[in-house]
Amino acid sequence: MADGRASSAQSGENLLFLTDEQLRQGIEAMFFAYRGFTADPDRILSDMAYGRAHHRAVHFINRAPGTTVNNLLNILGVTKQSLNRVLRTLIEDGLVESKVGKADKRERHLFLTEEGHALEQKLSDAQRVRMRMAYREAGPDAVAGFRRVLEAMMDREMRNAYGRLKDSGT
Amino acid sequence: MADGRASSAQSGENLLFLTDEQLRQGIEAMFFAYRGFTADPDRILSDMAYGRAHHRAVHFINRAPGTTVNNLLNILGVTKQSLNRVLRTLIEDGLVESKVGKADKRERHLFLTEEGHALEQKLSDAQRVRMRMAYREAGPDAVAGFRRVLEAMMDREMRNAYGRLKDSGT
DNA sequence: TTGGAATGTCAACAACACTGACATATGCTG
DNA sequence: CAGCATATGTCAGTGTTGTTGACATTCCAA
Repeated sequence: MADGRASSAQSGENLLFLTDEQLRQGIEAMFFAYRGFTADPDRILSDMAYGRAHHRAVHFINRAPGTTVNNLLNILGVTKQSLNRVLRTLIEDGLVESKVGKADKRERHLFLTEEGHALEQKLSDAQRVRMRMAYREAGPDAVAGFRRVLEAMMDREMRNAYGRLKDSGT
Repeated sequence: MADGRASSAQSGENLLFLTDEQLRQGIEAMFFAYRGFTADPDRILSDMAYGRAHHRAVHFINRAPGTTVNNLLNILGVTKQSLNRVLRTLIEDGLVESKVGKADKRERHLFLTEEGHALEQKLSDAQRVRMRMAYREAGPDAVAGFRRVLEAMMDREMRNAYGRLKDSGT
């Protein structure tokens, strides 16, 4: 199983495809690529009092304005205490606004302020530059495959969340 | 630039391909997929005194037995203090062996013990299960594209490290 | 022999996650 | 209205992983 042969019975067409070696290369590619993926925003954030967690919060609030805390919690997959620490600083610093819900006053709806939008732009611009280069270098067919594999790699709930966001974006 | 149109001048063929919206979907796919990617090993590790950093160390020592601390440092992209804390516990617990170099006695060459191999197997088995399912679901062409985009997303040094590991694996 | 490289270690600190407990306000249901 | 559930916020404690900075040891090479 660890000697380079296929690690499970495969039909002939797959014997040369799903070897442990091929899978391990994919695993390592994910590891190295994710480092690159986060490197640029991380560099920007390290000059401020913010970190990757702030980036994620700002990204998804921008993506789904008016989202509730609970919804954000589900998307980010962290505890409310962890998210709250991040949201508190963002609200204190005037990047995020929290509005009491109209229908249900227990809920808080989150919005980016102008300043919050500015940060989001700065971070996502940096991340898009790399993404655009990678997409252009690899070509449209590769991008389609890239997306298909990533989707298949997600947990079910994350795939659902991803689908909802994808559909909401025009 | 944030209104959904392509964010940089593109030739016609790319106007429908590299919109900010498409790029953002790719960014979110990476985020959600990476969560799935690490979920299974993380679950296993949380039952021990180990974390993701231990997994990474064990993975690359297994991949390149006899690697030096410095080499591992470059691959993992962390400080020696951070790596050392992880290596120390792995050595203390008898999962990793550190051998003084023959040619250069300053160097330490790292190897997995039997117990270390057992943990590596357990972790990478879990990770491969998900990878294999994703690969199978997406198909060979998608996988090729997946790998091409990921490679294009890496920093140069990481792409080099990745290439060396890839070539070393038969 | 001296300088520098490789390694290891100590201390302090920060970011980010977790659990557990508790408070507050609100909504819903009987 | 009473009681329970939900949504949010907060406090305290803890763990993992990363960082800087400082310093010691060992050893190679000029």
